[in-house]
Amino acid sequence: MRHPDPESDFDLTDFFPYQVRIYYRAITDAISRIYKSMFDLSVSEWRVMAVLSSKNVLSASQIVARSSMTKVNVSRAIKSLKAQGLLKRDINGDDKRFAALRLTEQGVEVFNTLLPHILLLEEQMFKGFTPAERADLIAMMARVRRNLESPDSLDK
Amino acid sequence: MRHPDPESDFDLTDFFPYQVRIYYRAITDAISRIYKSMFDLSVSEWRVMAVLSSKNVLSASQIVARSSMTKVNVSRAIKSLKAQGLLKRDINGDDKRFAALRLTEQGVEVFNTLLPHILLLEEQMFKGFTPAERADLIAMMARVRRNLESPDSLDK
DNA sequence: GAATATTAGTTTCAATTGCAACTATGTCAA
DNA sequence: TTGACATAGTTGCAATTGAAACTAATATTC
Repeated sequence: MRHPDPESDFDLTDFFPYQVRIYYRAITDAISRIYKSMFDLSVSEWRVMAVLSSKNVLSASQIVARSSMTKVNVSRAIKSLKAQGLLKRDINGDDKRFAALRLTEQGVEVFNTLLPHILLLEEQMFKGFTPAERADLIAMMARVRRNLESPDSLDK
Repeated sequence: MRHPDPESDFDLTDFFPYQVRIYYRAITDAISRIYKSMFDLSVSEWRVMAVLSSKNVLSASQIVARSSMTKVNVSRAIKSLKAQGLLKRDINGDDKRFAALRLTEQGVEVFNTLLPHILLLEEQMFKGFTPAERADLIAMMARVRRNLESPDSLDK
């Protein structure tokens, strides 16, 4: 007794946001397997390290702005990394509300150990892609995001 | 004092898996806003309903297989939907281990109320895309996934 | 047929995550 | 100068999530 409503022919696996979900999960699972297995780092911890790796000193807010994470998660990651000796926190002399955060030598070493593996995996994700195709994929993802962020698009 | 290691020029925001993350988050947040605000449904609940909408009766395992969720999350969503009167559970006569799950009339009504809104949003994500571009995006996401799922790609 | 293994699905336990509340510091207006 | 308000970041509480353990039913082996 199949429901006669044509909209009930909806198929979740053809539904774009669902497809994006499994795409994202596949990528995230592959990447996180690396830093989890090598150094038992969480996603948040990896991200904080990644942000700090290319900057000398940042405040927590600056990490928040650069990492697509909430201040809560950043704060927790900082706490954990500090406990692991991978990150150092000083007080900003100009304004005591701001932390001055940087990777320790050990933190830099961990990051530089992980990075080749992670960059290799990133390349393997694009096996069989031309540079143009790769750029197209990235550009199109950005376009979808812009459509979602522009108020016009959410008229109903 | 910038670290001299060229790999420390790593920029998280150019890192593909990170870009996928924010893309995924943007899409998921937009979609879940609909079913959350209209019917206070969780992602898992929506997915179970979506799977059941196009099938008459399924077991929990079949929902698991079609929804990219674990049996735990499916079980919890089923329990919750049942409590909300949106889903009915019977025992499968052939094998008592299997549930026979279906949407109630109310559940079908909720789904059919949500669906137009959700499909409209899906279309709006693709504003400005030609059909060919849309198909390309989906195909390329699938290719990345296949690269990750194929053992050859994960050589190191 | 009985013992054991496997399967379907639920529940428990622990970890993670997000919202709200909180503390410390700084800014601004009166 | 003082009090109200804002900001940076932390912590508490509750909800969510995932691994493991569990129960009930069925399949397999001897």
